[in-house]
Amino acid sequence: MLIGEYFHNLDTKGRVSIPSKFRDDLGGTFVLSKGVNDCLCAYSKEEWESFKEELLQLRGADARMLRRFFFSGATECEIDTQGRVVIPPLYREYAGLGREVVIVGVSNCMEIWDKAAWNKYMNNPALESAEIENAMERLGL
Amino acid sequence: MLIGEYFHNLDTKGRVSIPSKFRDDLGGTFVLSKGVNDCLCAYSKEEWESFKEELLQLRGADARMLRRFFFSGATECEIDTQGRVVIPPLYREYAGLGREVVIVGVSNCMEIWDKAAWNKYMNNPALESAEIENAMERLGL
DNA sequence: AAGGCTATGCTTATCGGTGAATATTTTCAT
DNA sequence: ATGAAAATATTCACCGATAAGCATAGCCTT
Repeated sequence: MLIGEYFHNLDTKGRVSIPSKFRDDLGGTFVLSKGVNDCLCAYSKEEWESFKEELLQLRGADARMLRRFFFSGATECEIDTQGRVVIPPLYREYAGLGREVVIVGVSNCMEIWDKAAWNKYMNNPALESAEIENAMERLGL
Repeated sequence: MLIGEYFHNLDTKGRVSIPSKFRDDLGGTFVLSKGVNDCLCAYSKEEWESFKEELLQLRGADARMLRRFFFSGATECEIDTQGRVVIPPLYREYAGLGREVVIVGVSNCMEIWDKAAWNKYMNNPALESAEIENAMERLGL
């Protein structure tokens, strides 16, 4: 299961180490796609297939838009022998990645954020501790 | 059932022994997450799985944020052959753990507190027995 | 063909995680 | 109370993950 928050650095060639705990779940090659909220989203091949199926079952104008967004915005990546992947320039740019990035596990996918963008996102008032406690109560934790 | 209060020490590598009475309930691997009052909160796999299912079924704009919050804020831990777990640096820092920690059972989860923080919390006026009595009355206990 | 660019791989240093060994304390049964 | 066994604390040595810099090979351009 992909969970946790890891702070890594891009090297000068735009490569980043994948947290070792994520490598088994992602597999040697995975699908990198543009995510919602200016982040990148990496799916194992299996997870990508099921995401794809969901997308293909949708109907209507919105569905066409989403398919264009996600299918055109995805690429296959390979983890090298040292556990790194190259983040293609287009994707670095899309997510505004600087040198410092945050890699987070969100259960079925792994997201890559620029560190500053992630911190900003997580400071959202909807994540105040009162709200969190409400959510936990609703969800039975 | 997880109940009781135990005083343990982190070793120099940031590991702590899990009270032997908790090991059966937690299982060999459990999920450690950031708790609400500067403490860490450990759930058995079963507890966490059911929480995860609830979380994945949420829909709407906040759902994505809550998933990111809860999944990124948790990590899987494994109890070693000597009954210890590593508390990752990020988590030690979050809960302000020094060498002396307190491990408390709260029925469905196990919490880890810095000893000083725990003592301070337990000296809270809201925990005077008169206040406890009032709270119980309000809740019809 | 020469120079430079890019992608990829290799090397080293550092740090944190892991496992073993041993010491100390606590618990429990006798 | 006493001894045995279990639990916890402490230390050391080793292994693996990550960061950073350098080296090499292939390719493009001129």
